[in-house]
Amino acid sequence: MQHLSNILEQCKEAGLRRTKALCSVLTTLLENTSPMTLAALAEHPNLKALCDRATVFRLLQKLSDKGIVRRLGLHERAAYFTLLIPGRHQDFLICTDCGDIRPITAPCPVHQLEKEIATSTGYKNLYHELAFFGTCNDCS
Amino acid sequence: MQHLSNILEQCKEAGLRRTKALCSVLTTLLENTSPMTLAALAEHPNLKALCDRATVFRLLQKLSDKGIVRRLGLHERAAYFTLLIPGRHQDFLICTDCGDIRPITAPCPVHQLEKEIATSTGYKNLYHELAFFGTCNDCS
DNA sequence: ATACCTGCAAAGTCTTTGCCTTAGG
DNA sequence: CCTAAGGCAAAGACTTTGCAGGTAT
Repeated sequence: MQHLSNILEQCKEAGLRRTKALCSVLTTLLENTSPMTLAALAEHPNLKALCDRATVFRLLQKLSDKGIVRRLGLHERAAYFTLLIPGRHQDFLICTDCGDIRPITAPCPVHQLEKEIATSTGYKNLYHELAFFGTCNDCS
Repeated sequence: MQHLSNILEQCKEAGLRRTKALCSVLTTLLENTSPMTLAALAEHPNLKALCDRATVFRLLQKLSDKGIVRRLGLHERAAYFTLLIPGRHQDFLICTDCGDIRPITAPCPVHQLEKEIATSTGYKNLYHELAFFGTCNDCS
């Protein structure tokens, strides 16, 4: 968990208090390389007995506002959340049948385009969300 | 409306009956180059008085199953729908403040990667969803 | 004629908020 | 102390479904 203290530091700078719930949310997100839903987080053994789902929700909201986690759409009804860590994969391969989500290890080819869009459109704080969908081997 | 008859033909082959609601849903999607939510479709003048939201919902469901429209996540709570027309843009630039969605005209740089993923993972029927997020000029 | 389509209304799923209590700094 | 955080419960937002009656083929 080399990163936890760094992230807690970020949180502190962002004005968040160091509560048990915050620490547990962060460690749980850190343990899971795939993004998690609010429900998955709230029901995780780390958090289940520790705090209410509303608390997790409000934490995720603040963490998103501060740029510490990112909220993803990923084509499902529920939102997914993942830590914004430099070097962590941001693109995903998703099975349209079983819903399995796995990060993609290949280098992402859209950063160049992202820069071009930033300059040509004037949009600020650009980032992207890229997901591939298909039927995985188990499902086909 | 050069495409409408083609799409209706596709629908016929897929076993859908040619109802007023179906025709209006298709023409409305054809008129809008940006994806639309279920709510936006159901409340569009073309459809508002013509049929119920549940009907639009069920049509979109069938059309998605048949591969005639695609359901998109796009980071919002509501799902977005767009016609699957060869040559139509599939990537988007979205303002995180006002929610404006615009198709991107630049050639998409991920098709090559998509093929590589298909061969290296064995996933079938691969497609992707790519969206850029940022703050548009009006909002910044 | 018959299988599919529709409207209406109700139920489901996931998110969001209000209010009052608890606790971090 | 003072203000942010948390628990509980209720309200919202959007989607999905059951059923009875209508309609395309």
